[in-house]
Amino acid sequence: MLMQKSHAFEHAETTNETVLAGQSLSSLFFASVAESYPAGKAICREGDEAKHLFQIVEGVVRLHRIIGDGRRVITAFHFAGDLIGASLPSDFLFTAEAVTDCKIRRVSRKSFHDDVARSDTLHPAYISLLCHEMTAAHEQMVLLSKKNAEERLCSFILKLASRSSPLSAQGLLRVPMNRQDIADHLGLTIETVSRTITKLASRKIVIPEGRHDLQIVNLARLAQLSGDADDFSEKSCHRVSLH
Amino acid sequence: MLMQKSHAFEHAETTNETVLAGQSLSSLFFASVAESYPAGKAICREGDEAKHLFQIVEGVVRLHRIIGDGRRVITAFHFAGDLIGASLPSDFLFTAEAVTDCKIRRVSRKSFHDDVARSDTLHPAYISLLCHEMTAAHEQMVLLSKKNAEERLCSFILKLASRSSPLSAQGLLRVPMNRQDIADHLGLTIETVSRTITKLASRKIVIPEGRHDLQIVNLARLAQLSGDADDFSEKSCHRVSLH
DNA sequence: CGTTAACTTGACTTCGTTCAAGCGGAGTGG
DNA sequence: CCACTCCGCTTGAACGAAGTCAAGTTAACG
Repeated sequence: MLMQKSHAFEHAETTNETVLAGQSLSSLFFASVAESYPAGKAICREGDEAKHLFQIVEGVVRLHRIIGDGRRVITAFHFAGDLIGASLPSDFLFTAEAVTDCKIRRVSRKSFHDDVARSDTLHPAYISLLCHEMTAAHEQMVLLSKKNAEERLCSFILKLASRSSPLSAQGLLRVPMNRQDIADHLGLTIETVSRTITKLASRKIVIPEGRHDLQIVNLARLAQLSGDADDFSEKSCHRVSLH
Repeated sequence: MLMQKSHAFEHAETTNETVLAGQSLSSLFFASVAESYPAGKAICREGDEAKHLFQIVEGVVRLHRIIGDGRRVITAFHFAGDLIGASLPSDFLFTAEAVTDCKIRRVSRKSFHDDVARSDTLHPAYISLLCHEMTAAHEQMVLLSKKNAEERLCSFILKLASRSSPLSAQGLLRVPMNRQDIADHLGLTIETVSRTITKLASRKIVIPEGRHDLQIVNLARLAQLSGDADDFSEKSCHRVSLH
């Protein structure tokens, strides 16, 4: 029941550096036994003392914060191979919950840091991991700050696709989280997420297959619409340098 | 002209840990000579190879990214004592520009990391710094994701106030950046920033004195309006735990 | 004291939210 | 196997907060 095949590092494209970082750091988790979390179960809670770090062996996890009244912000989703809690000084800044059924390994924060400090390979791997998380946070700020609903959705779908295994067969993308999770991650409402997907579908850019799968028809168009201007084709180059 | 009084660590309230972190890491910059940057000048540019880390001796710096067409996101402001570029793997993820005239020290990335790795006190300080940056990034995501214009402005003013020296005399807060900078940091337009400040002024919560100073009249109210629910007074506690 | 850039204010538009109703598929029980 | 129910999602219509466009106003600087 636990330990299974451990297909922990099959995410497709991130930087070499990052993949290496993940791999070497995971060695610290091999000794631990993977625990099962059913979908919806909390792994750790915002404000709890961060005694442990977690590694996802299997499944998808969401990290969220809740402010004031019920407003929820999902700061990140994490997938098989990812560590949770690496960038925490003392307390958890977020609640982590299983989106799907998960298998998760756990090590104590202290032993993790001791091991990292002791090793010449683990240490840069750890730094690299933190920097990568920082990069993701910046991307998310840009998304939340300047992108409209369509750009947000396209960015999200692209990021999901880039993490998934080779887009299983002919471009069918698994979307493990529900609409509310997506909305809370993109700073939108569930209705806007739904409408935007419908709009993308009507334009034959993606085709929804049930609630949790997307046929990606036009990846290039998706990239254009994400607002990241990876190509400088269209009206992309009007930056007015004021100094 | 360089080196002056070096009032580098006068920010008021962050965690002890963080202040210590800043202090010990700054020892690495003492050997360098402080260079002057006039307001508006770029310190480093997004995409450049990150050969150096910077420490602000004096002045205020903005970090920004530009996406697609001219849309600019200011991911953070930094003040005297802060390091710039600590959370970067290889390339700069942002452009850093002087908001006010600045004095800045610079060390090579390599020597910085060598020194940090070599020292038992510097290393945790560095980790702590990264974690603190991550926390700030999370806060910003929450702000951009769920707060309205008024909450954003109040949060911003509060954060500024908490960084400033003891709120110079009777609550007069220096706001070094212009309206456009504030707008680009809060994910608003310049007009909305202006209107919102006017509204806060009409309610006697702050009183603007010129373009770059704010008399803070009602700090408590400001905190309430920031939407962070530090107090659980009003309608704050309706979180529906679904599991 | 005059010029100019930065800021404020007003009128109108827009995109996303809100509120409300309808749809559909997975699970349950007859 | 079908009918029923429930929940997650979609769709529609009305609303509203912030954006846009266009004047004014202010204050910073020479």
